[in-house]
Amino acid sequence: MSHWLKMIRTNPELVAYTEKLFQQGSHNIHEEAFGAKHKIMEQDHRYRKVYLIREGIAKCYISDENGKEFIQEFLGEGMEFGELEVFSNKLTICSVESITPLKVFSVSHDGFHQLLKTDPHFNMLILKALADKIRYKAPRHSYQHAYPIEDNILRLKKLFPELTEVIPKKDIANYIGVTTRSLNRALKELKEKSGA
Amino acid sequence: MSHWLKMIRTNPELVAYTEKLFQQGSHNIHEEAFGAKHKIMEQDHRYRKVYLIREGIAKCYISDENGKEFIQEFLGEGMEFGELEVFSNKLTICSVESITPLKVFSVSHDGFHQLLKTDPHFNMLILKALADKIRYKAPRHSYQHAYPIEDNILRLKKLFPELTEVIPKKDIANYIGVTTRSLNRALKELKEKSGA
DNA sequence: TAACCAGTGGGACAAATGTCCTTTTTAAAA
DNA sequence: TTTTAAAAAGGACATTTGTCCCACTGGTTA
Repeated sequence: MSHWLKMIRTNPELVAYTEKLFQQGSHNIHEEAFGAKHKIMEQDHRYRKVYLIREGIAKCYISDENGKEFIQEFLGEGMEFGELEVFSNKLTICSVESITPLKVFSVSHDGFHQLLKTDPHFNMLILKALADKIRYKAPRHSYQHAYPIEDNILRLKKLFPELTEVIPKKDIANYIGVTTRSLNRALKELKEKSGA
Repeated sequence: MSHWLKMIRTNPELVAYTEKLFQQGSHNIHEEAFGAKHKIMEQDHRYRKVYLIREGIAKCYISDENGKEFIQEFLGEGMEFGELEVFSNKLTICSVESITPLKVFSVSHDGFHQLLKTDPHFNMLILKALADKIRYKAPRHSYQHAYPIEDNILRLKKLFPELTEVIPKKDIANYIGVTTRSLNRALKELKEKSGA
């Protein structure tokens, strides 16, 4: 009933297996690194690579015409991005930006197709990863709509107390889908309640 | 910039190919039918089948403790449901209920695995279908948050004018993520604006 | 026909959230 | 240390949305 709330998503199995392929010398897989706050992908652009996070945290978000950001996911170890465009050959829908410094694997679209076709285990891991992304998103938005901000924060803090030390307030607000002002208000009220 | 707004989702390629497999006598694939307003899957239960819609419309939704429904997708021809649990072997997160009478294909989990392993084209279609579900959901929720109800309705009506004749108001409201009252209010204001 | 129910539409008020702007705090740079 | 910029916190007010009602309609059933 609450596992989905895990805020920074991971996929240990996928990163472990990719690591193994890499160590075996698969020339489809390359290493890259980015500093903090680096914009790796930009919404509505075309890319020909799939990334997989080995270390660090990134945010995946959509921004509208007014510059408002809405965060889709916080990506941790083992999470991939840029993979959706392998199948549809369309433009990216999300921007991805590193929060902490990042170490990633990168695989070209062709290399990714190659792996999917020739490696059944890899194929299954990707299917599972996609399915998990869907499963994860479903309850999140419905919950955020159905409950007031306070409840949302409470749950987040319970599962991830170090939250505010790693992720800036603005990003948390954009994740919940409210303004910073509203987030602060809710936090203050929570403090007063627990203090009294 | 607006294709995603298509409210009732379809996947012609997938249904065509499945139809073909069925006609060729694949014993993994079976036919089933349901009347309108029939609850086919219920949240938090376990199922061992994947369904694919040949004809009709269904809604896929999550409901919370208070009975509030939040609609994830309206499923049309070619959309599958119950497929996420093939990979994770967990309980269903969504309930699925037919809106109109439904004709579907059903495939057991084992049969589905079979097809994924032995039929590369089927495998690719499923990968694509999963990727599309993710792509579709991302902008939808961010949009609904960022813009007032009115704007959301306007877009829906523009893309799908016959909307209110096929889908009950309550479902539309649950899809947008607001109460029926708010939906009505917005509709009224729109009417007044266009009238003046 | 009468009774009933689900779906629809809306009034009045309460609560939640956003907007705008200012102050405080923190952390980095000079 | 001082200076500066960015992040965080919050006051005051406007707007949006929700809650709780009640009224109206059409179709079904006793």
